[in-house]
Amino acid sequence: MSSNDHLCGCHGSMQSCVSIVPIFNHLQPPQMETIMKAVRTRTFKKGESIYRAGDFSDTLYIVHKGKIKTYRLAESGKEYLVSVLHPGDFSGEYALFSESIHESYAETLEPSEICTIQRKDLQGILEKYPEVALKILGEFSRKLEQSEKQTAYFATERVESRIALYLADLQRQQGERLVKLPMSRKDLAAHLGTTPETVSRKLADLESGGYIRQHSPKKLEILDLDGLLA
Amino acid sequence: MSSNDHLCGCHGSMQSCVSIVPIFNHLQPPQMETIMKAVRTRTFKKGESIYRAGDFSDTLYIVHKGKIKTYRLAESGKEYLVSVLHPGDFSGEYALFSESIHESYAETLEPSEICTIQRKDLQGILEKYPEVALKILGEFSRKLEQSEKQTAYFATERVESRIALYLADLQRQQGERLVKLPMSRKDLAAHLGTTPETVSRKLADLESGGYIRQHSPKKLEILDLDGLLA
DNA sequence: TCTCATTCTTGACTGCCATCAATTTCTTTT
DNA sequence: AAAAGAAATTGATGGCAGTCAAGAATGAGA
Repeated sequence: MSSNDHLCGCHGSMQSCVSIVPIFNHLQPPQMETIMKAVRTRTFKKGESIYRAGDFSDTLYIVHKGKIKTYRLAESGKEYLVSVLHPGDFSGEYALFSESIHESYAETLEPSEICTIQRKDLQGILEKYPEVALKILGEFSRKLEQSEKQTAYFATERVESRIALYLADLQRQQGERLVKLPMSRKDLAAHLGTTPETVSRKLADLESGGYIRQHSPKKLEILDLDGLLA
Repeated sequence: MSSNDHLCGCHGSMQSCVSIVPIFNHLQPPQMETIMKAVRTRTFKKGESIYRAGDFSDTLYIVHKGKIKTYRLAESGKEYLVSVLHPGDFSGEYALFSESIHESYAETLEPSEICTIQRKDLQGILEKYPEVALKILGEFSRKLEQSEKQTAYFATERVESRIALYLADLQRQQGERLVKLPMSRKDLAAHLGTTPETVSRKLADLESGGYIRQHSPKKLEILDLDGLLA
């Protein structure tokens, strides 16, 4: 644990995480102030671990700067990459209301700043500001829908379709023909339930089919979105 | 829609759904009374549709009696069975806080009674009783964890392991060596992302390996739980 | 800019599981 | 209880994708 803990004294020039998170950013400034008091900021180097499976879980983690990935490990050692979190995204949610042991791992993909709120502080916040609970409910239901859809893809689509659907989703998020993959082939494979080799091959197939163009391993151009999803 | 709508006047001999649902059953009787006023009960025959993908979604469905399945259909027509809901379980949650169009289907597996609450009524309840929101948050985080775990199984485990894990889970839920499968081979296959044929074969393999015993298609005996999960 | 480690791609082969088809077993109906 | 229909099993075959291995491309760091 070489990370750097300190109270967040960033009420001045520095922008607090609180104001960029969907679950808090609708609040009035004075309310935000209250929440900021419960927030601590930690900085991490690239590739550092934030939490691991088996760790006691009583903290909500909000990404302020950087990029973190959460993943699970099967007994076989095979990895499933759950998500890549960008600034404003949060994790650690489950344990806040029920279980208290992490089943997944979280580590930074880049140097990052993470804001944390302790469970007991969050519970106080929820009691004081019930509208935050409603925001979190909305966020949870979105994640649940997303997770269910992802599972459905695994159950019903073959690898090439899962890749195509992933690319289409990325395109939708980023809004440009030229999309930037936020992770390596290995991580992408771990997210889509396949192998780096197969990802390579299927991307090559999509390219020779005229659906995409690979400018570099992480820069892809979507040429035919409809064809991709057909 | 041949189902039978009526207001739930069941304050007497008949037990209301409200008192059996985890998200409400912690409330005091007078508060429950308030909620019951917003509840309607509908009865369905076996195999009847409750909602379909594309339907407008503004209702929470709580199973009172019977058994219902929720599923998604891929464009190919391939089905992913999301869940089988038993009395006390609920569905339709997503739309209550964000989206408003169903992406999945729900239909009864047996003659069933379903209690419904309209979105606007539920929102009133959440404002009046914030502790209900916290209950739902807990329920959501449990479902989210479960869904994530399920996805991880798809990504990292082969079919035989997924079946074994499913059986182990069933065993844990039912608490007896003799477990009752709540669905057909076809539905089980649709839940585990495989085919009825493969389910048959793998169950036969598990049986000849001495891990389980098949008394009838839906009655299985777990002989070696640890071996199953190894 | 050059170098080196890492990541990515391509090839050959294998195996798991889907598909199609034919019985057999179970369940439901009359 | 018998018969019809539905569900489950078993067999044969093929294809998708995983594994192992070698070579090419990328990009991070000096």
